[in-house]
Amino acid sequence: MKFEAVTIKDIARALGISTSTVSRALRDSYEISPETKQLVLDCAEKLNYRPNPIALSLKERRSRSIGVVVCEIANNFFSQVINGIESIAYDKGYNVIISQSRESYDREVIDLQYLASRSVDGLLISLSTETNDLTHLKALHTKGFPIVLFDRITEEINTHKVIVDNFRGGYDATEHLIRNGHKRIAVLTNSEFLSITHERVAGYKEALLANGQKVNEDYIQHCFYGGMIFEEIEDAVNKLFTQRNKPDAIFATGDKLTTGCLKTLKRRGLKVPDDVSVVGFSNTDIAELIDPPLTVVRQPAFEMGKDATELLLQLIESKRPIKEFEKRILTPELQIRESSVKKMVVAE
Amino acid sequence: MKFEAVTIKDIARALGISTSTVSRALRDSYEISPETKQLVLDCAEKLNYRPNPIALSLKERRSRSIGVVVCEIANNFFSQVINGIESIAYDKGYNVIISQSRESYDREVIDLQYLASRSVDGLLISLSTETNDLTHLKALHTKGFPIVLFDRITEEINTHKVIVDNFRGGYDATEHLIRNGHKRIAVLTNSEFLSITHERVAGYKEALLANGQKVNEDYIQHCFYGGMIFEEIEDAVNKLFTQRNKPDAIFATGDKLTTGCLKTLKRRGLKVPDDVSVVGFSNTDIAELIDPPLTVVRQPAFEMGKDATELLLQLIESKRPIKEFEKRILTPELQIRESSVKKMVVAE
DNA sequence: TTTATTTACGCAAACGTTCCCGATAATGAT
DNA sequence: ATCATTATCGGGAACGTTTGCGTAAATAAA
Repeated sequence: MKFEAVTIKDIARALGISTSTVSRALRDSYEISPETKQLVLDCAEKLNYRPNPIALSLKERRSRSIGVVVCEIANNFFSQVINGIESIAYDKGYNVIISQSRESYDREVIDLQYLASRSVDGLLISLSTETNDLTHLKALHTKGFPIVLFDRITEEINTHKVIVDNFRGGYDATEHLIRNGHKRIAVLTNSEFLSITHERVAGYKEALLANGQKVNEDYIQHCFYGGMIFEEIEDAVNKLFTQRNKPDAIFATGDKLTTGCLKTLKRRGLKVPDDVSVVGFSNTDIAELIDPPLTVVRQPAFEMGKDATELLLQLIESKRPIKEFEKRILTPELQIRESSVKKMVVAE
Repeated sequence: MKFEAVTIKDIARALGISTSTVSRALRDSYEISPETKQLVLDCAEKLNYRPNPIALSLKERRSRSIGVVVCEIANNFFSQVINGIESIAYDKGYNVIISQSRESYDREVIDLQYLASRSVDGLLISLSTETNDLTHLKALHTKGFPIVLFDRITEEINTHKVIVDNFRGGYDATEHLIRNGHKRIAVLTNSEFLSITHERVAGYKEALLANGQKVNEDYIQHCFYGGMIFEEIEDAVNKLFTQRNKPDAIFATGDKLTTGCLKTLKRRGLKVPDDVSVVGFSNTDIAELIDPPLTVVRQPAFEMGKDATELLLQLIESKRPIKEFEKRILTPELQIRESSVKKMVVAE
């Protein structure tokens, strides 16, 4: 099934004039007489003419579209980021093409290549949890391809970046747990390749040390697949609770990690917060509906998407190469609910 | 910032041969000698040649991309549908462009026009809750533009459709509530424009009648904006509970409606299921974590995305116009948890 | 009236590809 | 040695659009 579109030629033929005249008339060029313009406009309207963006892209060597690579969209944080991205892109007439890496390095490479070959004008990317080697990104970047990193970034690439103050998020979450009397705080986190892992865990460690607690490496559990595989989280949580000194609190540094952790605890029959407290990095909008209402570090996801897109479009539309890059650091918010506050402590 | 790509011309120039030879060599044409082919292939590899899909699109008058319009992606059901869509599209080399109507008719019209003008080869759409007038879709459809409707469909357009057995979903949910002793079951649903509203409410009504209960129109609350505005849900729920005969159960027919309903009940201090039971249409993956664990009608969302995409690609790639259309009806699953089962009833 | 300027339009190239149609040279058949 | 056939390649049009350049007619300036 093909579906024939009206072209500028059809208008030209119908009016017995040249295509260049039609083109200029449609673009409201000063070289075209008002009468001809009106004629063309009327005819275009009548034939329901729509400019062919593909032809335009070919001509202008730009597609007016940007690519987005995230691990998955079925994730509150990322879908909110995407909303932010779209809000800006939409206004500026850019199209957004979303790709999911599913936390796989291989898929990320393929996605990137696909997007670049689809002639997107720029790229917004949050790295997959598997990603360690960055040659695929560097290759594009050194060619002058506009890229903005967000959320899971890397310092190996010198470009605009938008992140949240992950250190602070980790610090605040941990300090909050400490203040509520927890002495054995574990952390459930992503692969060690990820910037967010380092930063959040660093905040966690610093909060421990600043409050006179020791860092126990056995309390730090990494999930290589970042929670894409439930069993991985389950194993990690189980490992925490088969130790001699079981944790009295868990700080989960990601959306999937948090929900996966809660599920595992529930299945093990552990009560939150009585047996173990939980604080999670999460942008779920039903934190208050969870049993118990979940204390979360919430990220300004929409804002992050907006900022990243603004920076990217700035990169794309700049005439001369940009050499000075910006790193925007947004502030996360600790939303305290019951999952991190033991009943007795509440009554202090 | 522009970024210069290697073209077929560059290869031709480097090798001192014509572009047609290069093109044919790359396509492994029989007319090209093995030596030349190897030369071209090596050169393409060396220069890191990537075919320009835009040029190809212009030539072949197809973009190898499909458009998807949903109300929003930050919704478990739709993000799962999209995963299904991508799984098929990816395999077949199609690109997926996602647009969000945000339940707005105006945005849906704009999105549609945008996608069509972006030269997508076909369209997958689930109608917005505001959509009543279908001229925008019909216009495209009568032009021969391949469209597949899913989830929120309309009978006004004769094409492939993929839905869930919404009647059955509504029936099963309601019957389950009745079996658990509920006598005053209310339903919180979307706008009356939506097919899913009719079907689910019809199932609800039928279950009532089949079990000797009367349909009370005061128990049927429509949310015009489908839950995009929390206050709307809040109002609807409040309206239910300011009646003389307060409901003892609520059946919410959508994801947002369900969570919004739960939030409102919680804020009103109503206990689920003791004060009121709840069953929701939802694809959330944390139904078990909600307080209380939520009974849901779960839809095979991934499957729906896959099926719809298969049908669309079939439409797109068919040589001759298709006149016989299919309507696939998938089966929803009632997952029973505690939110719909009163404690006493449990002990039966 | 002649020349210079403006107005209003058309021609054709270009963007990167594919592919139809030749064209040349080498091979085979006679 | 002549003709038909094959193998291998190039020229150029086409997809839909924009745009630099050219040019005819109309107007203004001399």
